[in-house]
Amino acid sequence: MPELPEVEVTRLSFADRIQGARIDAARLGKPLRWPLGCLPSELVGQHVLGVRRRGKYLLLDLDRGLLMVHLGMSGSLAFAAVLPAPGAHDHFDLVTSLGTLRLHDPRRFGAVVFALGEQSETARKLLGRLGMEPLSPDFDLSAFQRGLKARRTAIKQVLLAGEVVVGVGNIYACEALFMAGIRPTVRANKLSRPRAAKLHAAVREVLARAVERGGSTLRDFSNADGDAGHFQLEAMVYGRAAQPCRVCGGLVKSIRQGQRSTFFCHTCQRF
DNA sequence: AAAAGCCCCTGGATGC
DNA sequence: TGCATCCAGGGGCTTT
Repeated sequence: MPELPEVEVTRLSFADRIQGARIDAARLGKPLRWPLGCLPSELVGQHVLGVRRRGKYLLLDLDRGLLMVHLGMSGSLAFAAVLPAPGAHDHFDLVTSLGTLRLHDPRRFGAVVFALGEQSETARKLLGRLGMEPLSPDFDLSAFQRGLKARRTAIKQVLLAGEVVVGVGNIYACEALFMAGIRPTVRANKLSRPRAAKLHAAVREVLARAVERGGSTLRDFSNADGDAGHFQLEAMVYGRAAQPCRVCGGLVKSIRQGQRSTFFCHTCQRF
Protein backbone atom coordinates (compact mmCIF):
# COMPACT_ATOMS: atom_id res chain seq x y z
CA MET A 1 0.00 0.00 0.00
CA PRO A 2 2.00 2.76 1.35
CA GLU A 3 4.05 4.95 -0.88
CA LEU A 4 5.30 8.39 0.07
CA PRO A 5 1.87 10.06 0.13
CA GLU A 6 0.36 7.42 2.40
CA VAL A 7 3.33 7.58 4.74
CA GLU A 8 3.22 11.37 4.83
CA VAL A 9 -0.53 11.41 5.37
CA THR A 10 -0.04 8.94 8.22
CA ARG A 11 2.65 11.16 9.72
CA LEU A 12 0.48 14.26 9.52
CA SER A 13 -2.38 12.44 11.20
CA PHE A 14 -0.55 11.76 14.47
CA ALA A 15 2.73 13.68 14.66
CA ASP A 16 1.32 16.63 16.60
CA ARG A 17 -0.69 14.43 18.92
CA ILE A 18 2.18 12.17 19.96
CA GLN A 19 4.80 14.88 20.33
CA GLY A 20 6.14 15.05 23.89
CA ALA A 21 4.56 11.77 24.94
CA ARG A 22 6.34 9.57 27.46
CA ILE A 23 6.64 5.91 26.49
CA ASP A 24 5.09 3.68 29.13
CA ALA A 25 5.32 0.30 27.40
CA ALA A 26 6.00 -1.42 24.10
CA ARG A 27 4.40 -4.64 22.97
CA LEU A 28 5.51 -6.87 20.12
CA GLY A 29 3.28 -9.25 18.16
CA LYS A 30 4.48 -11.67 15.51
CA PRO A 31 7.90 -11.05 13.97
CA LEU A 32 8.05 -8.30 11.36
CA ARG A 33 10.58 -7.94 8.58
CA TRP A 34 13.38 -7.10 10.99
CA PRO A 35 13.70 -7.41 14.76
CA LEU A 36 13.19 -4.30 16.88
CA GLY A 37 16.86 -4.14 17.70
CA CYS A 38 16.48 -3.44 21.40
CA LEU A 39 14.48 -4.67 24.34
CA PRO A 40 11.02 -3.12 24.48
CA SER A 41 11.84 -2.10 28.04
CA GLU A 42 14.67 0.11 26.77
CA LEU A 43 12.08 2.37 25.18
CA VAL A 44 10.15 2.89 28.39
CA GLY A 45 10.66 6.30 29.95
CA GLN A 46 11.89 7.91 26.74
CA HIS A 47 9.87 10.68 25.12
CA VAL A 48 8.71 11.07 21.53
CA LEU A 49 10.30 14.37 20.52
CA GLY A 50 8.82 14.45 17.03
CA VAL A 51 7.93 12.45 13.94
CA ARG A 52 9.76 12.91 10.67
CA ARG A 53 9.66 11.06 7.37
CA ARG A 54 12.49 9.92 5.11
CA GLY A 55 11.29 8.23 1.94
CA LYS A 56 8.77 5.66 3.06
CA TYR A 57 10.18 5.50 6.59
CA LEU A 58 8.65 7.28 9.56
CA LEU A 59 11.25 8.39 12.07
CA LEU A 60 10.21 8.85 15.66
CA ASP A 61 12.87 10.85 17.44
CA LEU A 62 13.34 9.71 21.04
CA ASP A 63 15.45 11.06 23.89
CA ARG A 64 18.16 8.53 23.12
CA GLY A 65 17.79 7.23 19.59
CA LEU A 66 15.06 6.86 17.03
CA LEU A 67 12.40 4.39 15.98
CA MET A 68 12.23 3.75 12.26
CA VAL A 69 8.82 2.53 11.14
CA HIS A 70 8.17 1.09 7.69
CA LEU A 71 4.68 0.09 6.59
CA GLY A 72 5.80 -2.43 3.99
CA MET A 73 3.01 -3.51 1.64
CA SER A 74 0.09 -3.81 4.00
CA GLY A 75 0.93 -1.78 7.09
CA SER A 76 -1.01 1.03 8.66
CA LEU A 77 -0.74 2.90 11.93
CA ALA A 78 -3.42 3.84 14.41
CA PHE A 79 -3.00 6.36 17.21
CA ALA A 80 -5.67 6.86 19.86
CA ALA A 81 -6.04 7.32 23.59
CA VAL A 82 -7.63 3.92 23.83
CA LEU A 83 -7.39 1.09 21.33
CA PRO A 84 -9.13 -2.29 21.42
CA ALA A 85 -7.18 -5.37 22.48
CA PRO A 86 -4.63 -6.17 19.76
CA GLY A 87 -5.89 -8.39 16.94
CA ALA A 88 -4.11 -11.11 15.02
CA HIS A 89 -2.39 -8.61 12.71
CA ASP A 90 -1.43 -5.95 15.25
CA HIS A 91 2.29 -6.49 15.63
CA PHE A 92 3.56 -3.47 17.53
CA ASP A 93 2.08 -1.22 20.19
CA LEU A 94 3.81 1.82 21.63
CA VAL A 95 1.87 2.77 24.73
CA THR A 96 2.48 6.40 25.67
CA SER A 97 1.15 8.99 28.07
CA LEU A 98 -0.80 10.57 25.19
CA GLY A 99 -2.13 7.44 23.49
CA THR A 100 -1.17 4.17 21.89
CA LEU A 101 0.51 3.95 18.49
CA ARG A 102 -0.25 0.62 16.83
CA LEU A 103 1.12 -1.02 13.70
CA HIS A 104 -1.39 -3.21 11.88
CA ASP A 105 0.31 -5.24 9.16
CA PRO A 106 -1.24 -8.47 7.84
CA ARG A 107 1.61 -9.34 5.48
CA ARG A 108 4.34 -8.36 7.92
CA PHE A 109 6.63 -6.80 5.31
CA GLY A 110 6.75 -3.79 7.58
CA ALA A 111 9.19 -3.14 10.37
CA VAL A 112 9.88 -1.15 13.52
CA VAL A 113 13.59 -0.75 14.16
CA PHE A 114 15.34 1.08 16.98
CA ALA A 115 18.64 2.84 16.32
CA LEU A 116 20.81 4.90 18.63
CA GLY A 117 21.02 7.72 16.09
CA GLU A 118 20.68 8.54 12.45
CA GLN A 119 24.41 7.99 11.96
CA SER A 120 24.38 4.60 13.63
CA GLU A 121 25.15 1.58 11.52
CA THR A 122 21.58 0.35 11.96
CA ALA A 123 20.06 3.55 10.63
CA ARG A 124 22.53 4.02 7.82
CA LYS A 125 21.86 0.53 6.59
CA LEU A 126 18.21 1.43 6.03
CA LEU A 127 18.43 5.12 5.18
CA GLY A 128 21.92 5.52 3.79
CA ARG A 129 21.27 4.94 0.11
CA LEU A 130 17.99 6.77 -0.23
CA GLY A 131 17.67 9.31 -3.01
CA MET A 132 16.30 12.84 -2.98
CA GLU A 133 13.08 13.81 -1.23
CA PRO A 134 10.67 14.74 -4.02
CA LEU A 135 8.61 17.18 -1.96
CA SER A 136 11.56 19.00 -0.49
CA PRO A 137 13.59 21.85 -1.99
CA ASP A 138 16.55 19.48 -2.26
CA PHE A 139 14.82 17.71 -5.16
CA ASP A 140 17.25 19.23 -7.57
CA LEU A 141 16.48 19.11 -11.28
CA SER A 142 20.02 18.76 -12.52
CA ALA A 143 20.80 16.06 -9.96
CA PHE A 144 17.68 14.25 -11.14
CA GLN A 145 18.78 14.52 -14.77
CA ARG A 146 22.25 13.25 -13.87
CA GLY A 147 20.72 10.34 -11.98
CA LEU A 148 18.71 9.31 -15.02
CA LYS A 149 21.67 9.68 -17.36
CA ALA A 150 23.63 7.24 -15.22
CA ARG A 151 21.10 4.40 -15.53
CA ARG A 152 20.22 2.23 -18.49
CA THR A 153 17.25 0.52 -16.86
CA ALA A 154 13.66 1.29 -17.79
CA ILE A 155 12.61 4.65 -16.35
CA LYS A 156 9.79 3.05 -14.37
CA GLN A 157 12.28 0.81 -12.56
CA VAL A 158 14.57 3.74 -11.84
CA LEU A 159 11.70 5.61 -10.21
CA LEU A 160 10.79 2.55 -8.12
CA ALA A 161 14.35 1.84 -7.04
CA GLY A 162 14.46 4.94 -4.85
CA GLU A 163 18.12 5.68 -5.44
CA VAL A 164 17.53 8.81 -7.48
CA VAL A 165 14.28 9.93 -5.88
CA VAL A 166 12.50 8.27 -2.94
CA GLY A 167 8.90 7.50 -2.18
CA VAL A 168 7.62 6.72 -5.66
CA GLY A 169 6.00 3.29 -5.60
CA ASN A 170 4.04 1.45 -8.23
CA ILE A 171 0.95 3.64 -8.30
CA TYR A 172 2.71 6.99 -8.43
CA ALA A 173 5.42 5.83 -10.83
CA CYS A 174 2.68 4.91 -13.31
CA GLU A 175 0.81 8.14 -12.70
CA ALA A 176 3.86 10.41 -12.92
CA LEU A 177 4.96 8.81 -16.18
CA PHE A 178 1.49 9.32 -17.59
CA MET A 179 1.48 12.95 -16.55
CA ALA A 180 4.86 13.45 -18.20
CA GLY A 181 3.81 11.59 -21.37
CA ILE A 182 6.72 9.16 -21.00
CA ARG A 183 6.57 5.47 -21.81
CA PRO A 184 7.55 3.37 -18.77
CA THR A 185 9.86 1.12 -20.78
CA VAL A 186 12.15 3.87 -22.05
CA ARG A 187 15.68 3.53 -20.71
CA ALA A 188 16.35 6.30 -18.22
CA ASN A 189 19.53 7.49 -19.94
CA LYS A 190 17.61 7.95 -23.21
CA LEU A 191 15.34 10.66 -21.84
CA SER A 192 16.11 14.11 -23.19
CA ARG A 193 16.74 16.85 -20.67
CA PRO A 194 13.38 18.51 -21.33
CA ARG A 195 11.58 15.20 -20.84
CA ALA A 196 13.49 14.53 -17.65
CA ALA A 197 12.48 18.01 -16.50
CA LYS A 198 8.87 17.23 -17.25
CA LEU A 199 9.09 14.01 -15.26
CA HIS A 200 10.75 15.82 -12.36
CA ALA A 201 7.78 18.18 -12.21
CA ALA A 202 5.27 15.35 -12.66
CA VAL A 203 6.69 13.32 -9.77
CA ARG A 204 6.33 16.33 -7.53
CA GLU A 205 2.83 17.18 -8.71
CA VAL A 206 1.46 13.67 -8.45
CA LEU A 207 2.83 13.10 -4.97
CA ALA A 208 1.71 16.48 -3.68
CA ARG A 209 -1.77 15.98 -5.09
CA ALA A 210 -1.97 12.52 -3.53
CA VAL A 211 -1.03 13.90 -0.12
CA GLU A 212 -3.82 16.48 -0.50
CA ARG A 213 -6.28 13.70 -1.25
CA GLY A 214 -5.23 11.66 1.78
CA GLY A 215 -3.27 9.09 -0.23
CA SER A 216 -4.67 6.10 -2.12
CA THR A 217 -6.78 3.45 -0.44
CA LEU A 218 -6.79 0.41 -2.71
CA ARG A 219 -7.87 -2.03 -0.10
CA ASP A 220 -7.39 -1.07 3.48
CA PHE A 221 -5.06 1.88 3.91
CA SER A 222 -6.07 4.48 6.46
CA ASN A 223 -4.22 7.18 8.33
CA ALA A 224 -3.65 7.09 12.10
CA ASP A 225 -7.17 8.47 12.60
CA GLY A 226 -8.70 5.67 10.53
CA ASP A 227 -9.53 7.86 7.50
CA ALA A 228 -9.22 6.36 4.02
CA GLY A 229 -7.55 8.17 1.11
CA HIS A 230 -9.19 9.16 -2.16
CA PHE A 231 -6.45 9.63 -4.74
CA GLN A 232 -7.20 6.25 -6.35
CA LEU A 233 -10.43 7.78 -7.68
CA GLU A 234 -8.48 10.15 -9.88
CA ALA A 235 -5.80 7.73 -11.08
CA MET A 236 -5.33 8.12 -14.83
CA VAL A 237 -3.82 4.71 -15.53
CA TYR A 238 -3.04 2.74 -12.38
CA GLY A 239 -5.37 -0.25 -12.05
CA ARG A 240 -7.25 0.71 -15.21
CA ALA A 241 -6.10 -2.03 -17.60
CA ALA A 242 -8.32 -2.30 -20.69
CA GLN A 243 -10.34 0.74 -19.63
CA PRO A 244 -10.46 3.86 -21.80
CA CYS A 245 -7.74 6.45 -21.23
CA ARG A 246 -9.29 9.48 -19.57
CA VAL A 247 -7.53 11.75 -22.06
CA CYS A 248 -7.61 10.05 -25.47
CA GLY A 249 -10.08 7.19 -25.01
CA GLY A 250 -7.59 4.53 -26.10
CA LEU A 251 -7.38 1.42 -23.95
CA VAL A 252 -4.97 1.52 -21.03
CA LYS A 253 -2.31 -1.17 -21.37
CA SER A 254 -0.92 -3.39 -18.63
CA ILE A 255 2.54 -4.94 -18.83
CA ARG A 256 4.99 -6.55 -16.37
CA GLN A 257 8.23 -4.87 -15.39
CA GLY A 258 10.41 -6.46 -12.74
CA GLN A 259 7.54 -8.66 -11.52
CA ARG A 260 5.21 -5.75 -11.02
CA SER A 261 2.36 -4.41 -13.09
CA THR A 262 2.82 -1.26 -15.12
CA PHE A 263 -0.12 0.65 -16.57
CA PHE A 264 0.21 3.18 -19.36
CA CYS A 265 -1.50 4.70 -22.39
CA HIS A 266 0.19 3.82 -25.65
CA THR A 267 -1.05 7.02 -27.26
CA CYS A 268 -0.51 9.59 -24.53
CA GLN A 269 2.88 8.16 -23.50
CA ARG A 270 4.95 8.04 -26.65
CA PHE A 271 8.51 8.80 -25.56
C1' DA B 1 29.46 -3.31 -10.81
C1' DA B 2 25.01 -2.51 -12.76
C1' DA B 3 20.96 -4.96 -13.41
C1' DA B 4 17.73 -8.71 -13.03
C1' DG B 5 15.45 -12.15 -9.98
C1' DC B 6 14.13 -14.06 -5.63
C1' DC B 7 11.97 -13.92 -1.69
C1' DC B 8 9.63 -12.60 2.85
C1' DC B 9 3.85 -13.18 4.21
C1' DT B 10 -1.27 -13.13 4.21
C1' DG B 11 -5.65 -12.56 2.11
C1' DG B 12 -8.81 -11.32 -1.52
C1' DA B 13 -10.40 -12.17 -6.24
C1' DT B 14 -10.95 -15.24 -9.89
C1' DG B 15 -11.57 -19.60 -12.20
C1' DC B 16 -12.69 -24.45 -12.55
C1' DT C 1 -19.27 -24.51 -1.73
C1' DG C 2 -14.49 -25.96 -2.20
C1' DC C 3 -10.01 -25.75 -3.77
C1' DA C 4 -6.17 -24.09 -6.61
C1' DT C 5 -4.02 -20.30 -8.67
C1' DC C 6 -2.75 -15.67 -9.24
C1' DC C 7 -2.02 -11.17 -7.68
C1' DA C 8 -1.05 -7.15 -4.41
C1' DG C 9 1.02 -0.80 -2.49
C1' DG C 10 8.17 -2.78 -0.89
C1' DG C 11 12.78 -3.55 -0.95
C1' DG C 12 17.02 -6.03 0.79
C1' DC C 13 19.76 -9.73 -0.69
C1' DT C 14 21.67 -12.95 -4.01
C1' DT C 15 22.75 -14.12 -8.50
C1' DT C 16 24.05 -12.99 -13.17
